[in-house]
Formats: sequence, structure tokens, C-alpha cells
Amino acid sequence: MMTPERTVGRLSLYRRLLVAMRNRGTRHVFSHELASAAGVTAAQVRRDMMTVGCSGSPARGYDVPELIEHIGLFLDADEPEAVALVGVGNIGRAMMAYFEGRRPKLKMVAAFDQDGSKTNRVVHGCRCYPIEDMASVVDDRGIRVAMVAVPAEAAQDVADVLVRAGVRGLLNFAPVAIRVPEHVYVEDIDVTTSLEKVAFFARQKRAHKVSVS
Amino acid sequence: MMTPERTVGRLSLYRRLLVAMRNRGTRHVFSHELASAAGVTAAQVRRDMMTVGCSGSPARGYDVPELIEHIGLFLDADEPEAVALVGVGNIGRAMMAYFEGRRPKLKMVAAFDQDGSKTNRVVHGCRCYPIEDMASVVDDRGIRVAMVAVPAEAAQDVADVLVRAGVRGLLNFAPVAIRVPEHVYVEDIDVTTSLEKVAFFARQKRAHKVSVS
DNA sequence: CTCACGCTGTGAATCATTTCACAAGCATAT
DNA sequence: ATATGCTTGTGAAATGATTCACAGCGTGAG
Repeated sequence: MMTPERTVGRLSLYRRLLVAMRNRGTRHVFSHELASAAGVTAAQVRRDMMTVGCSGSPARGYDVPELIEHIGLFLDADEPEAVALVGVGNIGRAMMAYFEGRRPKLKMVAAFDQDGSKTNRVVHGCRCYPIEDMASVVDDRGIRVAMVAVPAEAAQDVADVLVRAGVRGLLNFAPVAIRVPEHVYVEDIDVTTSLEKVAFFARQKRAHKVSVS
Repeated sequence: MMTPERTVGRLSLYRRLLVAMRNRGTRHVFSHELASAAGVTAAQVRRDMMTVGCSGSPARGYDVPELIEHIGLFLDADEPEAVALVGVGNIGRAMMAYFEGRRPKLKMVAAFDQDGSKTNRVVHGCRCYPIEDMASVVDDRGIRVAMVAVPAEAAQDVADVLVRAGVRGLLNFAPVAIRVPEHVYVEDIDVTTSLEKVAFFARQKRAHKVSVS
């Protein structure tokens, strides 16, 4: 029973929406309310709730704190997960700033860069090491998750070192496909592709609009 | 005949890989070579080539320059597309730096921010305006594509203004679902969700590994 | 107490996407 | 000139994800 990738993504979104609701004092939520907030269908929400194994009442819907708890049990590791960052360029620094104190279960504990002027400092609460230390630091600290924010040419080499040092999951910002062994998971964030998609469909929709009218 | 979202994303990736190949002097490419570079199957590549309507020879494979040309004809607008950026924070600035001179067909022409200290300057070749000018500048310049890199609370309001000003496609970095009219396309980049997915599957794979051995 | 309503949980159906599998084609070696 | 061993292009099958549709239930109204 392998959970679909899409489902995991939605659960992460649900959780953030639910936390926001709880902070506003909401105690219960119906599938169609959460669906509307997440931009999906009610049936989809109920299906997803099945996979985290938690149920609601026909009268009140789902209990918000309970849902948050169960999604956490499903998504999170028992211990906070240490995350490494490779590449302290524009995107790397933006990620450091973004994740600072945002998700306590995912802590950026080490950054690596080739450029000596960026290393041996602490940026956004995260120590920067020279790239040569990557394998040893990742190995020593038992880091399993890493973000790759280096130029395209360097991405494969960096990934190879990380995987050999024990990393099992990569978040890749480089605009290339990284080749990894079967037991490693890679998620790509490719902003060029994303922006080209947006531009393409923006045009399509316009065309479609015209053809309909 | 609506092109699937996934296909458009892959075409964008193929194009970059093909440009890199051409720069290395490669003239022809087989579907399995491109597939391997892109991390997909050969059949997938051939299917995708069908949608751009361009064919290869059984002996030589596909002609690289011709493929680049045809993908461009399919993906790109005739004129370079003007892109707006809303939110000149960490992520916004990283995007400005990233896109500077990268894709000539997608030009960031205007940025907007609430913070007066960031506006009325030119950063990475892109002029920053106060947020109040957003509607008029977007309307005047006929901007159809925008990137939203503001805090979650502000994202919906920003999107509403952009859509009213004529934007048809949004690239959303805020970790919320944005509600837009049917004729507007939204692509979300949610780094929190992506990182949580990576952490989740990194753990899964480990577990799976253990259960197999 | 009983009814009616609106919700949940879920098997089955639908819809979308990917992969299979193979006919047809072209260059090269014989 | 022909056989061989690759390839492409593409219907058909398989796989994967989403939505439908409805039985079952708990609550509040009468």
C-alpha cells in the first residue's frame, strides 16, 4: 500500500490550512469546507482522510485538532528531521530565510558552498561549511534529506556525493533531471518550466476564451 | 485537443536539454537518449513529440535544431511575454536574479512591493514599483503573466487585483490555494509541501528497503 | 419518540496518463 | 540487391487518480 505522491502533497496543504483554522478558533470542519479552502473536491478530501485513517462524524464533520494530530502522525518522523542545503546562492539563501522556524520538524542544520567567502559562517541559524566537508558532515549527522540549489552542471555530482553519504531524499532546484539509485526519492522544483507552463496556458486560455465567445 | 499539463512541463525540460546538446555539437538524438537525459521513458518522449507534431527518422532519430525550433513554435508566444513579480522579499529577489537573461521570451519587466524602501529602484534589470501602482502598470503594459511571492495572507488579494488588471496566468509561491476565475491558470510552487514530501518518501523508502532485505 | 436532513465512508465508474507492442522505415553490411 | 538491426509512430492495453453515487448514521426538529 504505497501512498500516492499527490495525496502526500495534499495532506501537507490540508495540515497548514487546518492549523490556520485552529488558530482562528475553528473546532470542526466539513469535507466540503476543507475542500474549498484547498481547491479540491469534497470527495477528494474524504478519500485522503481515509489514507491517514481518521474519521469524522456525519453531524459535525471532522475534529480539527484530531485531524492535525493524525496528519502529523502520518507525515512526520518521530524525531525532527535534519535537512542539508547545498548551494548558498540566491535560491539557497531564500530557502534558509523561508524555513527559519517555519516547520520545527524539518530543521536546516548545515549548508555547503564552494565559495569560500560564504563558508564558516552562520546564516539564518544554519552553519555554512566548505563543500569538501559535505560527505563527512552529512554522514556524521545522519542527514537523510537535502536540498540541491547549485548550478545545473554541478547538480549530478552533488547528488552522487549526497547519496553515497546516506541521503534518501532530494529536493532539486537545478533545471536538470538527477539520476539516483532506486531507493532515493527526488522531487524537482523547476521554476523555469513552471513559468513556461504558466505562460503557455495563459495564452491557451485566452485562445479558448475567444473561440467560445 | 487540450494539451496535458504534464506534457507541457516535459517539453520545456526537453528543450533545455536539447539546447545543451546542440551547444555540445550534437546534431541528432534518439528518443531513448532524450528520455534518459530527461528521466522518462522513450515511449513518453515519442508521444510528446507527436503533440508538437514533429517527426524523426528511424535511422538518425530526431534532428536537434529542428526539434528545438518546433518546441519553441509550440510553447512560446510570437512576441516575448512580459512578466510581473509581486513581492520583492527573499524569494522574489532570488527569482529576479534567476531569470535575469535566462529565457529571452519571458522578460520580468516590473516588480511590486509594499515596502517603500524596496520600490522606485531597479533591481536585476527590473523596475520596482509601489504596490498601489500594480493595477495600472499591469494594465498599461498588457502584462498577462505574474509571479506571486508575497506572504500567504496577502496572496488572494494580490491575485484578485492582478486578475482584474488582465493577468491570465499566475505562478504562486504562497503556501495557500488561490481562488481565480475559470479563465485564469495557476501553477503553485510550494516549497514547504515539497520538502515535506521529500522527507516523507525518504522515510518510506528506508522502511521499504528494510522490509525487502 | 420518530422523522428528515446532511454528512461521512467507500465500492464502482470514469477519466487521464503512461506503457506496451508491433507494423513500417531507413541505413548499413554482406 | 537483399537481409539485418536498429529506429519511429501509434492503436490498444494497462495503470493510476479522481469523481460519482449511495448506503448508513447521528443530530436536531417536531
